[in-house]
Amino acid sequence: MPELPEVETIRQGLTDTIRGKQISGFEVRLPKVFKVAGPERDQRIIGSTILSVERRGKLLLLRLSTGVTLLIHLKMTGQLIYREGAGIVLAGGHPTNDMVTAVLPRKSTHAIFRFSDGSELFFNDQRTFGYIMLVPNPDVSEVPLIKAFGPEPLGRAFTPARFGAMLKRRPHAKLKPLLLDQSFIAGLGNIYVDEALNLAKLHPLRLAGSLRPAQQRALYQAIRQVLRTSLRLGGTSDNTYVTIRGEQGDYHRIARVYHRTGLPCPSCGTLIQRMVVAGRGTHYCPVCQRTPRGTG
DNA sequence: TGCCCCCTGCAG
DNA sequence: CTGCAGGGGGCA
Repeated sequence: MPELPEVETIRQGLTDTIRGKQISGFEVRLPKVFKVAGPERDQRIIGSTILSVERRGKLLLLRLSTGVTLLIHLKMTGQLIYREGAGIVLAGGHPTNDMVTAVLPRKSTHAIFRFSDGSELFFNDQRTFGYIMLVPNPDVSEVPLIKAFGPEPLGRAFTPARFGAMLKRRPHAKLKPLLLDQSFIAGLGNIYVDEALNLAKLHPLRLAGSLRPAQQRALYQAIRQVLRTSLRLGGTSDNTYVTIRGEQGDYHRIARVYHRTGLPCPSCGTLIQRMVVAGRGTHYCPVCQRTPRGTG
């Protein structure tokens, strides 16, 4: 579930709370969620300090002082919840946070980091698709998983010209599956692809090579706009996503098409339709987003 | 490029 | 009860 805006919101929260802290304990309650890449035997987690919390696509990167890096992928239902200390409710604490943190660890808590100051970080995941992976490299750009990622859509290197060139290289790809492909652009998922395509008035099945220059630019702008808007609102909490303090994001309140089947398109009022593309529920306006394939 | 799959929980 | 869910790796 978490896509770029949600993961970035979590990254910022982690930077504010655990950067610089020393890990005094690391507990894995469901072994399969913890993966070790390569022959690294010494895990070098306990006793290390968190140097930085970074993000690449939907992947979180925790650089540790011992030279290793922890990669955390939340997949569909993963959460990271921070708590100052067991049983401690801070004066002025957020009610939602208090409710969420009071019941930790819970059934879906599969790993726990404990810090030397008494604070804790809980990794929860209902569907257990998410993982924490230890990689020995301090430089993660060589990790195959990350090396395969396309550009960051909010990064400086992602320009309209580059996007145009990228589309030109995949002329026969349908827009929806193409934008979901992390090796094309890193960080988009089902929500923001649907939102961006509606904003750009492009059909999900439209072929990438058929876009006129103005439409390429519109799609570029739409991708950046929906991501920035969602980031400003703290992400989408349609389902299990919450911030590290247990707070909801607000983007779903202003979503254009996502999970709005049968409701009016914000541009023209036509009722939003749902279809399945690339095995994913796909929401679109049949009027704004006409012409599946043509040069339209 | 399109399935199948990893899982659990929840809506219908 | 069945079907469906926002990710994405592996397979033909």
